[in-house]
Amino acid sequence: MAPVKPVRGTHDILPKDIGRFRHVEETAREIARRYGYGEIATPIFEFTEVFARTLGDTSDVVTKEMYSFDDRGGESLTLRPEGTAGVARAFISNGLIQNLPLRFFYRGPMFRYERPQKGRQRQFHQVGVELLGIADPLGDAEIICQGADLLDALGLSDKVTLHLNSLGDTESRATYRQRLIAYLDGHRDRLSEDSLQRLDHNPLRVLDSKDERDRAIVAAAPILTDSLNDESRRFFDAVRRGLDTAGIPYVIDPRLVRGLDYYCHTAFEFVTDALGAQGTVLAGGRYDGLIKQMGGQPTPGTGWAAGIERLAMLSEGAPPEPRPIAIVAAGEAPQSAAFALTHRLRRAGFAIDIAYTGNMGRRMSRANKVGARATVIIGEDELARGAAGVRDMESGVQEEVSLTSLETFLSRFR
RNA sequence: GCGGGAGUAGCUCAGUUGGUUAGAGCACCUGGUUGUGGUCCAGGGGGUCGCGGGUUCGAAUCCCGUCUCUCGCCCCA
Repeated sequence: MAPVKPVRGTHDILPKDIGRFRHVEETAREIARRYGYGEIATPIFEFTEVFARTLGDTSDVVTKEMYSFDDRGGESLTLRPEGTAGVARAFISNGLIQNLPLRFFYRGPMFRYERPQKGRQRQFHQVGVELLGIADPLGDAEIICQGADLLDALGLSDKVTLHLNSLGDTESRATYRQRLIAYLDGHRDRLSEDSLQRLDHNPLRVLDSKDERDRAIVAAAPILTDSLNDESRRFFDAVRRGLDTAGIPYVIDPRLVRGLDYYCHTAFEFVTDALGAQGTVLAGGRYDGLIKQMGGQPTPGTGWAAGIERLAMLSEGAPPEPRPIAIVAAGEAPQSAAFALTHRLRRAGFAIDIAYTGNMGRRMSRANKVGARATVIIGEDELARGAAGVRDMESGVQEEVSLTSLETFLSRFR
């Protein structure tokens, strides 16, 4: 018999904790609304190919972190490790190319088989946006502004720094890749083992190695920016001008690269030092080649994703829930009347807490514990008079109110 | 996948060199003579001491394995 506990790297989010979680999500949704991004929900599993083909054969996500399985029909399916591939697939499947440009917002669980840590779970949740059909660099600036607005709305502006880089277009990247490999090849004997691996599979990743020895070598390595061709350079400049115009501060980080293969040009990360090793809180970039690679018409795209748990850990939390009204009955006939009244008030839109056990003291106690703003008290006496006592739980002032006018009277406690 | 730390009640923890039915505070439930909360008093429920194996007359305590959490590497949101 398996022990009764959640699978490693998964979490129950209890009612007392879910407020801040939902707050992040709803804030992101509201910002998305302002930017004209419509919400889209795609399945949490797709054919494995959707991810394998697009994220890149060498990315860690594909090679060792996917939850893949064969279904009963023998199809290889995968729990989505990120959101962009699914949105791109939906774009193609639904023939949405007719409607470009398109702005999407999404939210939901993602799955990666990783070693859990603070801010890193196997099932985690993201909000994200995708802007399809805009090749203009201002599209990149737009989504970065949106990310900055979200972080600002969550009160995180002073806890994060925006890091920005350009990976250039295909040509620029190829040029740089060659230069980098040539340079690193000359230092093979001094590179860490991890970086030797990277050198063969995904050399750009050597750039953000944290190994001391690597860092020294990387410090003197050729810089991506220097390999940008004119067009890539103009593109990058335009993105920067857009951000400058909008007053979004950033630092250029020439060593910032992306783990997934489909990125080009703009790459950015909002980073914090308040979450230990998991510093990236919202990140994204441009992926002009993705849709074509998936089999659709060539369509430019840019977007980002943010970790809800990470944002929730950083933010102060959600605005308080509205307080309920408690109903306390004394005696059997009143209990039945109280039950009916509870139903009536709930249908009228009030949040009602009712207790079924305990003496009056206990029930008042409970009303207090659930944070009731007011308590409606019904006993034999009140019932006989067709009334109830209504007690303001803050002032302690109690007055008798006729049952027929309860809704009106209670509306002041909403 | 690799390395460090931790695991006793829902929570925070105590538990003496291995020795009877494993404790505290908070939380929870009930009562304090027949209808009033945020105090107080009394009582109560709840733990296979993460799990499995070993040593021993005897293990929460020692040994091994394993799981989970946590910090870092890796990776990334």
